[in-house]
Amino acid sequence: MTEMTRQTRTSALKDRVMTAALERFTQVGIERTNIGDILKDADCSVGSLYHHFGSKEGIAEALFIDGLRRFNEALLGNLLIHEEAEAGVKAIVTYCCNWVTEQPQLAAYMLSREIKLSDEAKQELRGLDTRFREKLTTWFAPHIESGELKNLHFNLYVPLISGPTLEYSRMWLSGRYNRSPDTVSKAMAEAAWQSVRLA
Amino acid sequence: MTEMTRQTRTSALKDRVMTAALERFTQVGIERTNIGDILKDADCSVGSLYHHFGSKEGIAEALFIDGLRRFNEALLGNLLIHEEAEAGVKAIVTYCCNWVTEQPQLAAYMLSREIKLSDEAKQELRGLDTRFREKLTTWFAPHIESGELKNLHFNLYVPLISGPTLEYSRMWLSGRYNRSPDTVSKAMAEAAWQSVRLA
DNA sequence: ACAATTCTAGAAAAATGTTCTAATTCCGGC
DNA sequence: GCCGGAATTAGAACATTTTTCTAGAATTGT
Repeated sequence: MTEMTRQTRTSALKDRVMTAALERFTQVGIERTNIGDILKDADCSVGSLYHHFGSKEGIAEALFIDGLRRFNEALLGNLLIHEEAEAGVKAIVTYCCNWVTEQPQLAAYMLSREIKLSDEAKQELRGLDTRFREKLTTWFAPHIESGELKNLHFNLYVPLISGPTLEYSRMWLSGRYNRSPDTVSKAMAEAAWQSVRLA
Repeated sequence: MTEMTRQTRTSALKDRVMTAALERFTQVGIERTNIGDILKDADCSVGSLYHHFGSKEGIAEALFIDGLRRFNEALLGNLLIHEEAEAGVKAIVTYCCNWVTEQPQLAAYMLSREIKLSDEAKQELRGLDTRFREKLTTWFAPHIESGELKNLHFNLYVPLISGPTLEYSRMWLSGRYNRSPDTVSKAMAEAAWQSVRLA
């Protein structure tokens, strides 16, 4: 018989809850999914759920923070291997396109700004974001100094590079566009590069 | 004494409800605002509210559709006066920046994809969108043919032009960026132009 | 082996959204 | 003017849903 430590069982339970919640959240939105359905899907008791997540929004937060951490890490992984400005910028766009296409459910959840975060969650996000931006800055700075990239206020680079892709992705995820983001990643990458390079 | 037709009073009531709802929705999100608070703020009875809006989501829908209609109209107004490709593209970006800056509350609401639409609302939106796209197409087509703009799949133009601005706006609205969109509209407009022009 | 802690369980309570019935106001046709 | 019907208002009653709470079981460290 399969032995399981409590740790393992608990962790599996939390996973089941998060998976079930993501499914429902993306299907009908956070507001319209009710705890009862999540409990049923995840085979979990009310007590356990509230013990681990505190509230329905607690699940939403956990999903979001988890997703963002993974996204940031993978994005950096794809960016930092490149030396050249053009290759790096294009790698960001390409990664975004693939990420959305490969896990549309998670992407739909992350890109819907439906999540109202608690103050603690905000703080945790703030931390994630700060470290993420530091790493980005380290990569960008030399290319700006060398004159390959326009010298803009730093807050502009991320929207300029990822904005079009994310906007396109929202449309695709909502069913309004047919071609998946990865099929247009080439054009997106080229456009992003044109928008930030020093002509 | 101030005479008021019923029509006027009713319309004023609906306005009060929508204003109160927008305030609360942007403050704490749709899920966390409760009908009771809206009723109190708008000095409205349960019966009236449900008579006019059907449900809490009905208010959310009305706000969204209303906002989108206005946005589309004003955007077209700003675009269609331009003949030149460059001027038109930049006008779109500039308008977006101003719109967000001038009505941050409405913008925050519209840009949060928190709204789950009913099927009827979806259909109405679909209609709005179709007409909007037709007008856009009419403006864009000649510039694509003439070779001023890249020849891309049509669904790419809107994300490319407005994506960075909207992404930047979300950040500003959530308090993460300090400079308002209208202060960066010049750079945004230039970048958008670079991303869609035929080099 | 014995606390102390973490976790599970589900009934009960609290909060919230929606329906329903009744009463009121207004409008158009007679 | 007056009547019948439609639109609107009102809030109590109802239904649904989230959250709290108490009790007990499993696990861990000492």
